[in-house]
Amino acid sequence: MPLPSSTVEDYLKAIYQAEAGQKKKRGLISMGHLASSLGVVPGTATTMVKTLAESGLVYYEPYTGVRLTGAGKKLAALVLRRHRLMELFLVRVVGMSWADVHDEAERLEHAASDELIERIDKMLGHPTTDPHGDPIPDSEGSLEIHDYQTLLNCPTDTPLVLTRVTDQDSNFLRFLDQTQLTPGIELKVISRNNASDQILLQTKDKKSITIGMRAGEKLQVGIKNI
Amino acid sequence: MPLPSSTVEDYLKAIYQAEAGQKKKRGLISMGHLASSLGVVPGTATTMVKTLAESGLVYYEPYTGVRLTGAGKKLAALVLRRHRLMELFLVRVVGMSWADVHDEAERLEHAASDELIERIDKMLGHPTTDPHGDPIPDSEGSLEIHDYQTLLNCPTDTPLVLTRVTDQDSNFLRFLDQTQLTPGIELKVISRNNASDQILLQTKDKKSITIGMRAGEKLQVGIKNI
DNA sequence: ATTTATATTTTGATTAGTCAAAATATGTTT
DNA sequence: AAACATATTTTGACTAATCAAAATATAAAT
Repeated sequence: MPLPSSTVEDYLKAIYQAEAGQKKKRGLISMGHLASSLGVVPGTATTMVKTLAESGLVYYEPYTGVRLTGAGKKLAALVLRRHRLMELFLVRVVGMSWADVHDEAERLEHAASDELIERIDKMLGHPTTDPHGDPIPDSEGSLEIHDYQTLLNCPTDTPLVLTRVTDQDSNFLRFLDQTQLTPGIELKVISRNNASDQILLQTKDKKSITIGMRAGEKLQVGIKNI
Repeated sequence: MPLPSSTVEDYLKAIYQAEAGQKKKRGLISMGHLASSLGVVPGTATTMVKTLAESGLVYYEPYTGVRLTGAGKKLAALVLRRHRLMELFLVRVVGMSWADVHDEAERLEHAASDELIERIDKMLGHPTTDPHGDPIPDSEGSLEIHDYQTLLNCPTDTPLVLTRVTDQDSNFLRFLDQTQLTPGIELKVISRNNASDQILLQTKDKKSITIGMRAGEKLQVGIKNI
């Protein structure tokens, strides 16, 4: 069992995230979806997935799609662990903006040793979420799954906490930064307007913010515990 | 001009260090030497060096050897900069042992962005040497060249400062750690004995240490400024 | 149920980097 | 200078990852 190449790690991670992003159903991930999320042509994804299947990391059904096996899921979770710990490290220790750390971590996750990752984990006090609110798998690859609502489907006029941002685009993150919509902030949804495609928010300090529906869908919230 | 691959960076770095390790002469680096320092067979080095020559990064004379051009030298120095800043960062900020950082930095140097490297540089206060005493090139790729003596050829009974350790083997470094022979320490050479292949040292706090000649050759010292 | 549209797989080529081993050049001894 | 030893280069083959485009399968629509 040779170390998985950085390409293999990327495929596993992409399948993992596609599975996680599925609306509850445990269907297979299509080659088209996988290929486009990795920026390769579909034929390339097919070929690679077949070799992953031979290594026992995925289950592959031709013309239908792909799913991680137990081994694949664990490996993918460990890659995600590296990625998310690295992101948090870059923000907390190196002082980078959360808008910029994704791409950096994308490369460093393949280069950092287990020893370095565990050291970072310890240094950060065994954190459970990264700067975007994404959960950090433990060193066994297990993960607490939270099923948050989004600003699109959560109750209105209820105290909320912004817990997770499910888009890594740095322009979007910079916008959130400027409007103080960062994980941990407390807010309420005042109203939604389908016609104008807008959500009206109010932060704890009575500041009003409006965002579009597509943006709201990317912001996950928890009902505030009193 | 595409980004140099991590392999190209490794070749340039190896040639750079072979040139630096040369006793003053500015001869060419042989394929045999280059190949063995990179852990590839000579034929591979020949092939790769020819493509580096086509990119204008090295001057290559068949059957004789290879030398960096100006462009190649600059690129190599920047790789070294990344490597050495990363090593110092891992020691100072992450708390790793100087005996372990070499291999880690060897991989991270290819993954870290310029932005990250410059941030680390700033965070560390623009340091000029890494944990082993190796000089850190500036962001233009320039480097102060110091011509230190070694414990093999320096004067005896003279106050010295250990400035540089020219071997990255982690067992050797751990040995140095245990005997407190780390860069910055003040010491004297009491005597040398060719027959027994030993150098007798004394540290500032009157502790006696003996090391072999091959080890002494890897320890560079400066005459202590009073 | 055929046709049409879309997605997937296959095929053939390409690139970077490598090795093994044969061919060739260089240098050193006598 | 001829013979030998050593180093270098060349050749042919291989692996991982990719793309373009042809072939094929599945799904949708008339």
